[in-house]
Amino acid sequence: MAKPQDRQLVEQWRSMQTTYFQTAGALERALEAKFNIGLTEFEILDLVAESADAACRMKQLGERTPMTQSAMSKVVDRLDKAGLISRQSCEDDRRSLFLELTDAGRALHRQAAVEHRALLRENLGKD
Amino acid sequence: MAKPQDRQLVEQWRSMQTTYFQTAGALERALEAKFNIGLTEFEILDLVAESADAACRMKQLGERTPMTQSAMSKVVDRLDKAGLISRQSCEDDRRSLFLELTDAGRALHRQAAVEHRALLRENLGKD
DNA sequence: ACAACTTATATGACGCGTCATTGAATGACA
DNA sequence: TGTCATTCAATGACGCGTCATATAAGTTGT
Repeated sequence: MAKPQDRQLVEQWRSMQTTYFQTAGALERALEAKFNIGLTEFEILDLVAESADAACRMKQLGERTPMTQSAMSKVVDRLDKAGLISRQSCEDDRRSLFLELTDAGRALHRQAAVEHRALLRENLGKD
Repeated sequence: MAKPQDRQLVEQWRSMQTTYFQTAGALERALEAKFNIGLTEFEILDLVAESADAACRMKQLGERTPMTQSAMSKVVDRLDKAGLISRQSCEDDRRSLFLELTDAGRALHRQAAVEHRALLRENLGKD
């Protein structure tokens, strides 16, 4: 009853879990230690940094990450309080928020991104 | 300065995050709804079920999952309270714990495993 | 213009994982 | 055998994510 296909699936899943947790853990620790931000904070910074265009962002950012709306809201809140991001209300739809990096946010992102990519290479790179 | 290799790494990482969260979420919800256990609980059941041999397990189980020792301890505690697993102290090393499924645990695992594999196939399977 | 519905974000309660620490048992070695 | 270091597991404080809900703004139909 223990189908070999099932075993293979389970192995695949476990292997994914392992590399996911290892990588996420390494990123988390490094970013925390060197830049005093968590991984999710960095990921939002990274997404905002990528969006050079002008749009009511908060919502659409949600479409580009598996994060919950609630989680996003809280992360953005922390980033705001840390002075790394600013939330500006949208003119044409006052429910929406427009996000943009502050100068501090942009500076931190630039540095942190280097570390981030390096760790990704270490952990995911085909070495 | 935005190296294409870096972009590729980032894409790879995000894609992994997405499938990881989707799959874990689906598993979590299904197991919770149908069997009233969380994903990590199932994963421990699954590992114990695989270990038909006799050994002071708690420790060695830790080597087969990215979970923290602390996390394992708490999960096992929940499983114990739920009557799905039993912790027996080891004769030859009284610091260690020997884990084994109760009948209820074995029964639940058998059913839950079917659901688990099915969802893995849905989410990871090359469809 | 008014009600009913929908959409964008925020918030509070709660559960789980992490880190640091503790307690207990074992090992090493003089 | 007595001391010191090490190992296994449990625990408390804490932070983050999730779910359900709240708040506020926009939309639709009459």
